[in-house]
Amino acid sequence: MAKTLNVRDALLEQLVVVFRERGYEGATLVQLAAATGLGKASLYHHFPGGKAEMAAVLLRKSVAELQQRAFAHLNKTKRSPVERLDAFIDGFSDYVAQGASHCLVAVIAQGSAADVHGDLINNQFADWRSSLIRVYEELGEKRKRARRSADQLLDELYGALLTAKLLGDPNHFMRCVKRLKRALGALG
Amino acid sequence: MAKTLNVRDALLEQLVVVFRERGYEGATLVQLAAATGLGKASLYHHFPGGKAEMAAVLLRKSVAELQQRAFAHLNKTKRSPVERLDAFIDGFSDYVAQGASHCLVAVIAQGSAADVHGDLINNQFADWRSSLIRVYEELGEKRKRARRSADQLLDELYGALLTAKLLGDPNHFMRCVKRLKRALGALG
DNA sequence: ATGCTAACAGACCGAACGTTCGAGTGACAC
DNA sequence: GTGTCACTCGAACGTTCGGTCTGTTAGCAT
Repeated sequence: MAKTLNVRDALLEQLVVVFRERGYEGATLVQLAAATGLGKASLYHHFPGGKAEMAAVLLRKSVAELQQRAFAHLNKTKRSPVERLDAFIDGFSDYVAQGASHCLVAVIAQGSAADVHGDLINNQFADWRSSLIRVYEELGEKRKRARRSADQLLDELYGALLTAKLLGDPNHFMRCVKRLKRALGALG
Repeated sequence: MAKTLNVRDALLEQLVVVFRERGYEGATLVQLAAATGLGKASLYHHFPGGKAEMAAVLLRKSVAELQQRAFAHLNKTKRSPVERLDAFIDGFSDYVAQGASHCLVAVIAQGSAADVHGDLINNQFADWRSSLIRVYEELGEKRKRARRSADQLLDELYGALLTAKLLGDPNHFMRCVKRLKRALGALG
């Protein structure tokens, strides 16, 4: 049973690469099967719901991973607000492989699968935004100002991911991360 | 002849909506034809190259529009750097319909059509980034600092476009615009 | 009227899509 | 051995894709 779970997880790790690179519509069953080394039919044994189920499972897994690797740091009250923001930025940076890969949640949100998963994504990001706002409030910022800071941080991180592609510069995202951490240093 | 151009332009305006909403892979010929009110075959009368030609023409058109409506303001040396940045932000905001629609250039850059048009997009954005950097230098910032400011502005604008979708909040983009213009006011 | 041409539509095409099927294979139970 | 169970694959399914073919319409010159 434990082995079965590992197999499924291994498959998911291979599948997510294709979805991140090609998007939901762009990822074909042939490509997904090739990425796993299985035949198309075998993929259906593990994911009877087909492409939609793979995307749904991967979305939930990615949300959990993003929570665990990045946003969870915001709630660790034992550390200072600045330390928490710093850990969050590092965690997010790790999650997207230093800008080398995309955020699957954003990929799904931009494709037609958003019709089904939009609410989940919206609610999750509203939560995450709240966590960010709270940390900035703990830094002494008024509610309004904290909201602006949180939005700006989120916008810059996701924007850098996209702008890197527009500029064709793989290092662009990490430059943004350094810029953000630098600004953070000035605060604490 | 003039009328022919207008017809083609009218078609393009209807086609771009579909591409912006569904992405390159997500936009099907049936949807594109429906958006124009024509049959598929009639679309091929106007665009013999099919979907690829439509996207290519629209990409060039969007680049020109973005240049004209937003980035051109950066080079109007008769106005102050701050005024130019302000006009740029307003122009960009208009281009994306106050956040109601996407940037077609970014949409193309994220789909499989990027294989063909990647260089064009990369070069164009490198140019635009240079223009932004120059303005920040004219504001008295050192080269390095100016680069950071330019990158940050670009990242925030495109990030807000994406984050708005993640949050499901149509107003998110304009909040970013107001934030940026507010910060600009503090400079000049 | 007749002929010409740009513009259009609907049926149609092969290819690729996501999906299903049936027939295995090997491992473990009885 | 016999059964069964998780798992795999090649082949095919029906559908939809981007794209084409055949012909009709509308406007205009002659």
